Amino acid sequence: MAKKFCFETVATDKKARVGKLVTPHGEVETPVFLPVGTQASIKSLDRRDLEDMGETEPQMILANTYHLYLRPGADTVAKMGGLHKFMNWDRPILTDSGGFQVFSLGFGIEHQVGKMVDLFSKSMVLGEAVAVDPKELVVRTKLCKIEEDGPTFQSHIDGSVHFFPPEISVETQEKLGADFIVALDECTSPLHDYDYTKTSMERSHRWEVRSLKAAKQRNMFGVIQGGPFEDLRVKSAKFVSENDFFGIGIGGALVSKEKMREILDWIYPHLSPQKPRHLLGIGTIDDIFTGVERGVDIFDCVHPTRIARMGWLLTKTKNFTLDLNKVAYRLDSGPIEEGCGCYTCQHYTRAYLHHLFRARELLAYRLATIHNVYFMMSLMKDIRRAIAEKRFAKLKENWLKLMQS
RNA sequence: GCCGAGGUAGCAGAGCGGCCAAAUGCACGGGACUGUAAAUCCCGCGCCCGAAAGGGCUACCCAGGUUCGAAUCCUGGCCUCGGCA
Repeated sequence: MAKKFCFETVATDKKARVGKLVTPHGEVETPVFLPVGTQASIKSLDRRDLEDMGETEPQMILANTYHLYLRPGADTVAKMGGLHKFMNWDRPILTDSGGFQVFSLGFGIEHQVGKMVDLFSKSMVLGEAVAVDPKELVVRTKLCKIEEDGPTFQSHIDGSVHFFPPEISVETQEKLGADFIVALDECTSPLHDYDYTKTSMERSHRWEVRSLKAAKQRNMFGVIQGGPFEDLRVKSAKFVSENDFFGIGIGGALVSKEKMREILDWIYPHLSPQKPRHLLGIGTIDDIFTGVERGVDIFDCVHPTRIARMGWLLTKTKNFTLDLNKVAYRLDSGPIEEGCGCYTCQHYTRAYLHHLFRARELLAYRLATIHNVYFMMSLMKDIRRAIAEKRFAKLKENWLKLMQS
């Protein structure tokens, strides 16, 4: 019997590589982008919407352990035959560990930041007191506290308290039955200083070792932390490469596009080439090029699906977006993007979507999400082909030119 | 014709002597969004100056009046809506 899980590199173009990821639910060609289906659903889309994309159909998706643990509960999903059956999706799934929620429901809430911060709009100095414009802050309560044994969450749904150590994260993920699971870590904030980031990284490593010990199968991704600090990132990269993880997750605070590039360069020499690399939670189109160029194989991000629901459609124009809420599209009879093969572009006009968004019709979210997912999938396809044909640099250059046009 | 209710920002609708350039919602304009507390959130929304703090001007149907002070009280007018003829 063939190995249940394996990864091999098929083609390379400098550091960029095309790979094949084998799972019990079929093969995945990398570099791949995983649409995010946090609560076992890519918001507003149904399997049919994805299948209609044909060759551009998503190959693998991401779901979230913490959210599904809270609702409907891992046992419920298990009784319903596991995540694949439950959500009627028979291609590979990766479940995130809940590590991002340690951050987003904790420090992230308190300081209103994400993995990246805009250093120009928020006045702050890394590692020093946070001085964000008070007007930008909405006082919200922290929903996670961290101790050595593990994080304790207060449910954002009903306020109930949950101790969520690595062992529970792994057990939950195994009950859900995803193809790939992720070790529990703490995603650090761009605002954390060296000392905190170091302490946190070391604790994450201990949590990850515990995750590994608790796991029954060899399909786990470890996660590199270390924030924007070179020595920490290198140490963490070695830790994940050397331990018995199937794949390498690159997580934590990436701070900015420039810093992310540096971080990827620092860790590259320490990444085991046999393991697939997942740049967690990234990203935007330009960030994907940055990642692929530095050897990243897997991406996931809420960006395309989230902005779709805000009326932002991905296009090959300035900043890659079209804000369909603007009056300018009221009488625009063209498709979202000329030449796009997605269902939305084949059947509807910009004017219609503009109307749906203004009227907050539910169909708006679905049609926009279909387009954005299709757009990302076809971008990844182009990237794979370009690497195989050793013209990745040229493809990247052309795309980035579009962004600035 | 008589009786009753009412006329407030683009709309709906609070306010009923000073804290009112006027609640709230919608609409409108702008901004944000990177391992989803997100079909969300933030800001603006009479005019002018200011980066802001703030300042100035004109305002709650129209015309008068009372008062230190009126969207708010009084008188007259115009107009709407309900009931009765």
